[in-house]
Parts: sequence; C-alpha cells; structure tokens
Amino acid sequence: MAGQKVQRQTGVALWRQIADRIRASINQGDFDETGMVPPETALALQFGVNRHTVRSALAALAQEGIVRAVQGRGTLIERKERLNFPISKRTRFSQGIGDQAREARSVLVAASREIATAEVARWLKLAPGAAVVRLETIGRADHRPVSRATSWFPADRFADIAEIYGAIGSITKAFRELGVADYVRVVTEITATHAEEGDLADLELSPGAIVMNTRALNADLDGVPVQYSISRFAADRVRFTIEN
Amino acid sequence: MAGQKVQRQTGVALWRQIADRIRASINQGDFDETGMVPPETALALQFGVNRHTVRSALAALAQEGIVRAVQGRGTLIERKERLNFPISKRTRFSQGIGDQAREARSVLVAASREIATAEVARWLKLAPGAAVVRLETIGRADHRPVSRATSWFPADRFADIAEIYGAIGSITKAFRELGVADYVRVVTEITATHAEEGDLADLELSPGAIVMNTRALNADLDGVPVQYSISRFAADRVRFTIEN
DNA sequence: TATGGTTGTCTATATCAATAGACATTTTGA
DNA sequence: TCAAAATGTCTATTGATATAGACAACCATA
Repeated sequence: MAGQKVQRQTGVALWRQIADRIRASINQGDFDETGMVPPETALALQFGVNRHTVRSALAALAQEGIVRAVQGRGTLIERKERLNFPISKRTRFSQGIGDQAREARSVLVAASREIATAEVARWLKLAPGAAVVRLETIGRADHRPVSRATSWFPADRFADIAEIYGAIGSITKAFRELGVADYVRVVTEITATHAEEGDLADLELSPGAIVMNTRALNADLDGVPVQYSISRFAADRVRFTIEN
Repeated sequence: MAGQKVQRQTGVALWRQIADRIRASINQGDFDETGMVPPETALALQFGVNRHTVRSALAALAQEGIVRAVQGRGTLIERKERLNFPISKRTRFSQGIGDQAREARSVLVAASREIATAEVARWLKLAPGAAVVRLETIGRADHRPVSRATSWFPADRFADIAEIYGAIGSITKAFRELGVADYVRVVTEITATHAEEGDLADLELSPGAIVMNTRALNADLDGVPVQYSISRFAADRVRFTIEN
C-alpha cells in the first residue's frame, strides 16, 4: 500500500495526517478484500508512529462513521466512496447523483430578495443595482450533507422561484414552471480551501477539512444568464468529472 | 472582512488555521488598499487568540514568501494570486498560463518504460501487459512549482517521447514530432486531498496543505488515447475553469 | 525630536499531542 | 479449551501549542 513515514512538527497533528491517509486508502479500495483496516500495530509500524497515535486517527475515522472498531476482531470499514459529479453543459445536482446514492435531494434553508452585488451583477449581466433572488441550499445524499450552495437569480424573471423551489425541490422543474424550458452550464470554476467555520456545521465537517468551491453560471438557450451559484462541497465525499 | 473566531482542539494547530484564513483573505484582495496585513494586535482581537498565535501564523506565511514583516511598520503583502487553468477540449499546460505568469515551463524529472498497470491500460485502452512510457514532470510558473504530473503514453507509438520532450520541453510539440498533429482532452476528473509526503518537497508545500488531483485523458483526432495523466496541483496557487 | 503605533524578544504557565510500557478484554480458530 | 491476535484502558514522560504579561527596537509623522 501507500508510502511510509509521516511528518513531524508542523501545525497539523500526526493523528490527523494519518487519519487522512487511511481515509484515502479506504476510498481508493486498498482494503476491499478484507473489508477491514490493518491491525493497529501494523499501521503503527507502517507509519512509523506509536500505536496510540494510530488509535487517535482511527477514533477520528470512527467519529466520521467511516470505520467501526470491534474488540478482539479488528476495525471494520463501514462506509466508503466519493460521489461523482459530472460537469458538462447539462450539469444538474440531483440528476448525476441519483444512480450513486439511494437518497439524494437538495433542501432550501434560506431565501431572500436583495440588490445584486457588483460581482453577482457582473456574472448575471445585470445593471448595477438590479434586484436578485438569493437561495441557500444544502445538497444531501444518503443522509449525509454533500454541498452547500448560494444561488442568485434575476428577480425580474424569477421573483417566485423560492416558493416554487421550496414546494417542488428541483431547480430544473422550478425553471420550467417559470418559462425556462431548458438551460445549460456556461462556465464552472473550481478551487479548494480549508473549511470555514460556517460550513463546518452544515457539511458536518471537522475543522481542517477540505472544501471544494465552485462558481457556476447557468444560462437559458438564448444565452441569457439565469443562475449564478457559489457552492462548497465536502472534498472527501465528491469527485468532479469533466467530459469533453 | 471575514468571520471571527477559530476552532479549538482538533488536530490542526490554531496558528495554522489562522494562517490559512489570512492567506485566503490576501488572495481574495481584502487588503489591497493598504498592501499590508492588519496589525498583529488587531488580528489577535479579530480571531480571538493571543498575539503570539497570530505571530506564528504570520511567520508561516512569511516562510511561504507571501508576507514580509517590517519592524515598526507592519506586515507587507509580498505575493498573491492564483493561476487559472482553463479546462476544455484544448487544455494544455503552458498555453493557458503564459499570459498570467512571467515565466512558465514544465520540466522532466524522470522517465521510464514499463508495463501498463490495469488502471493505465484501461484508460489508454491498451491490452493487458502492453508497454507504456511514463514521464514525471513538474510544472512551474514564476519560479514556484505549481503541479507535479505523472503521464503515461502507449510505448508502441511514442517510444521516444521522453527524449523529444526533454529536448523541446513541450508535450504538444513532442506529439507533433511523433505524428500526432493535434489532440483533445477527453475527460478530466478532479479531487482534493491533503498533500502526501512525496509532494511536499516537489511542490514546496508545508504538511497539511491541500493538493488538487486531476486524472486526465488526451486522445488524437481519431479518438485513440495518446496520454493518460495524474497531476497534483498546489491548491492555494491554482483555480480551474471549465468553459462549456 | 518626541510620540504613538508596530514588530521583535523574553519569561512563565497550562494544555494538547506523541511516545512508551503494561495489562485487561474480546474474538477467532486450532 | 487454550492460545494467538486484536482492540480497550491505564500511568508516566516529553515536547509542541497557546496564553499571558512585560518591555525593547524600530518606523512614520506631527
């Protein structure tokens, strides 16, 4: 399996670095044959650390629900996987996820009407000071939060989108209700940062976790911007795929 | 500016969390007016920590070359920015970077001929056991490493690609030399993880830093795979953009 | 040339992270 | 049923993190 040795002295606790590497190995399928993590003593030897340090790492993974330790038996792998998000002209949240998770949905947590900031106006190609509708949503799959998104819509065309979306639970269907038969993804930007405090609770992350941030613009078939979104994804639960 | 308060007790040192947030603020342009970071005492108050903790964070940023402290004056911002990588059918490393950095190049650090693993064979659509050429490259911009890539090429068509690439320094030109007039990006996968030990030195990262990993497949105009690559990017130096 | 604002350095203390060793408890299989 | 292998728990020690306070050194400017 992976490489040995871990860093010493640097602001990130050893047990956390080891937890990250074990999690990566699990997601990579390194332990699929047995369905179990190697014994603590073996991991301690492999990473060149004390067994107690490995135990701290495994305790963190157990806290995340990824493994479950059974005394006398070993540490079982409970959950694994990264959801795949295809990004293309036809990117939609629930669509690509449906076949990967038993339960996938996006819930509305807040909505408001406001004046577009300079940034939002620029992306949506609106005049400065134009009104927009803002929606805050959380995407979930299999009872775990996956993403937290803030979306802006031009208020003149989509004044009631919050109510409709809240009732239907689908942006695509809400658009159709409001006269947008179809729409396409114009551009997607992706960055990665450490999670900020506000995302920790919503995405059920522990501090120091990674989030992948996307800025996305959707437009109708005439090329008129209809939705600008900033989303934060729990990095250890997702993978993006761009098909050209 | 950003939100207050920082987490306590979690395997990630406070000073590191604060360093990450200050770095993010700098990249976001929060301090562009003055060109300086707020005074240590102000930051300590803002984050709710001791001034010494802020000093540790700033020392880390100084180590990265992002800020420079001047006694009696303040802490100046030295460098800032994220390189943008457009991902499209015509994705090439140096092309999109040229206009953003004064100096951009990709250097060969290792090359070998080997038998394709199951994974590589699958991506390149080769028969099991087929020979491939592997190249290890490091992409740099403005004297800082940005990415570390491992690429595989079918050995039957591209046996000499290592020599040619080493001499020319461009994959695109090496392909042309070997009869591939043009090629396109077929698929790109993106994930984010913490940096592994092997990447720390090559990418000049500190432990706990984030890397963005891409798996990419390039094919010639007949759709035949010509290159499969796994790349790691220093997440705080890059942004990916997908234009549809 | 003073003065206020800022970074640099030092001492002291409490808590967390990591190592080390020993032994108990539970499961599996010979 | 016994022994090996695995996780669970406890004590002790060391070094890194973080807080607290005080003061020195330096810069800009009124």
